Amino acid sequence: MNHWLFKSEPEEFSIDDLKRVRKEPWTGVRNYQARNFMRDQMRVGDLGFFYHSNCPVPGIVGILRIATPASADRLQFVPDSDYFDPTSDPANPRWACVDVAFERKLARTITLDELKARDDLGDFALTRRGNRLSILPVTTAQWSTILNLE
DNA sequence: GCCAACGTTGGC
DNA sequence: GCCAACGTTGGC
Repeated sequence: MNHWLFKSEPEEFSIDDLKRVRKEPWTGVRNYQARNFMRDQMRVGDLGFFYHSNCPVPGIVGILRIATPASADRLQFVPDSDYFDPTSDPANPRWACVDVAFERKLARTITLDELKARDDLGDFALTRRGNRLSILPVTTAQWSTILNLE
């Protein structure tokens, strides 16, 4: 099984939002590397951390599960959407997304500060300098180390 | 193919 | 709100 980390701004879509709707297409990814993770590497049943970014206390707040294989992100064809891409061809859509399902909230937020302070996570994509990816891979070792902090 | 300009991300 | 870092765009 592969593990992932999904960033979301809680003012846009929080772990509580996912808990309420149970399942949600992860639309709006407009970065090729992040898209490729969803399209090429994610498998139904993979687990991911739900990370709150751009907020007072950035950190990991919950766990989600990949619920569907990637399919076309419908928002790329919605002219009124912030994520509209007029250059995407409906016959060959550029952007894809998986559906994610709520798994559980963590008992507490594992903060970015805490993660940065650790020296046992190895090369962790989240704390790499200048990292801006909204979806990133987490190794099995990192996954269990982080979960043990809960 | 280079690279400057620009837009976005996201911590602070 | 600032700004460092980085991806993308487009002129050449």
